Amino acid sequence: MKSAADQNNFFEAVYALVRLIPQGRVTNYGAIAAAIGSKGASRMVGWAMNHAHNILPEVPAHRVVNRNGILTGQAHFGAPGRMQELLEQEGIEVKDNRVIRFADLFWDPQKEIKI
DNA sequence: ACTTTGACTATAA
DNA sequence: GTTATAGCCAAAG
Repeated sequence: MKSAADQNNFFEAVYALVRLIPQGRVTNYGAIAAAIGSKGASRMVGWAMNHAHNILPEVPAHRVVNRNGILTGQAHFGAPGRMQELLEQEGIEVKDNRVIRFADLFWDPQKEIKI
């Protein structure tokens, strides 16, 4: 049996980390992958997010964008523009599928999870 | 067990 | 500045 915080699995590790992203902040796939110890597995983060739609607690995948600050996973949110809408509700300004002032809103997991 | 995929990233042109 | 190609890892088929 596995616990809720089963970080032994790649997916669970990604979910746990994404859930730690504070509201109004964003991060990129590479940072998450590196934070869980699998630097370079940025694609796997996105793959895990694809399953994240069916798991609980709900994973704020809308706070995860690519290194360019582009909402690459917008199409996976059920409807186009849904991800942008969620980000705007948190105070994040989005323009042309891109997060404005991404560098300022960027949340580094490695800096927060260590404590 | 092998091949293909995939919400990425980095480098080259 | 954009567009194309390669590299990368782990899971699904």
